[in-house]
Amino acid sequence: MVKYVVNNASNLTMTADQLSNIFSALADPTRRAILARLALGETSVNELAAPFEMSLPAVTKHLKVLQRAGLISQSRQAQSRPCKLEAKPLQEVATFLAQYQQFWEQRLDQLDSYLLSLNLKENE
Amino acid sequence: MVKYVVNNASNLTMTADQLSNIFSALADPTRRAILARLALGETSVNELAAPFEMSLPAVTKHLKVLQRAGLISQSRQAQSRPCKLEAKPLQEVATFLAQYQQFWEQRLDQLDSYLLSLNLKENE
DNA sequence: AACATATTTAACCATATGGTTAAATATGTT
DNA sequence: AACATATTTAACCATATGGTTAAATATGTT
Repeated sequence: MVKYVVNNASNLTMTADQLSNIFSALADPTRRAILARLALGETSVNELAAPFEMSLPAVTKHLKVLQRAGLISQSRQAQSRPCKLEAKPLQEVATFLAQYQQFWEQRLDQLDSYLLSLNLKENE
Repeated sequence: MVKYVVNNASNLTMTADQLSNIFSALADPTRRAILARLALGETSVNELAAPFEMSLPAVTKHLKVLQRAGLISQSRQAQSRPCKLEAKPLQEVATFLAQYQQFWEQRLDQLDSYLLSLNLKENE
């Protein structure tokens, strides 16, 4: 009987694998909105927080989650800590998706040929 | 001051938006392993559970999460409830990623031209 | 009907997550 | 030095998540 080793972290405070961190980070709408803002360009925590009806510490926590996933980085500019979107984790998601791309493209193809067959019948 | 409405669910038991459900479902390595197995074809809960060192009810719960995200569907075949991978949510992830694809492709391009410039210098 | 097989549900538990307010820290300005 | 601005940390809280074991349910076989 084969057992998959699903997570190789050996210590008890299990550090989730990177892909899990990335997907967890993306699983929150506030964080996705923050990323969408950052796609427009680097900006401060205050400006990132402004649109949301939550406290600044809550936003800081979201940024920590995004940082743990490698999705953003922060620098220093006077008192401000501007945040920047980082591309690499998104590429990892793309790589993950690629495993399945064939699968769902195939299914689309099946749909295509089904629609095509309907079409052919119509024109008979 | 603009406030984003990040989640439009009005009742207190907030039903997270679909994209959040999908990313949450993908954020667990056991569930990603289950999806990987299902990419090979439909199979029973027992067979899905076999490789993991956890109880069957734990696997059932993971399947529930995958189902809530629309990533799998279950049918009935005698006592068995075979699971099948569903493509649509993965397409939604792809759509989400597409928003950023330009961003990270651009960054790769920048790396490319940097490497190219190094190359040119080398050949001077 | 009784038993077997496949799966789910219920009740429970420990830890993670996403929020809060109050206080602390880092940097810049007067 | 004192104050202002930007952000983070600490302590706390309610709910979600991912696991457990025991019992229930659905279907098939004898």
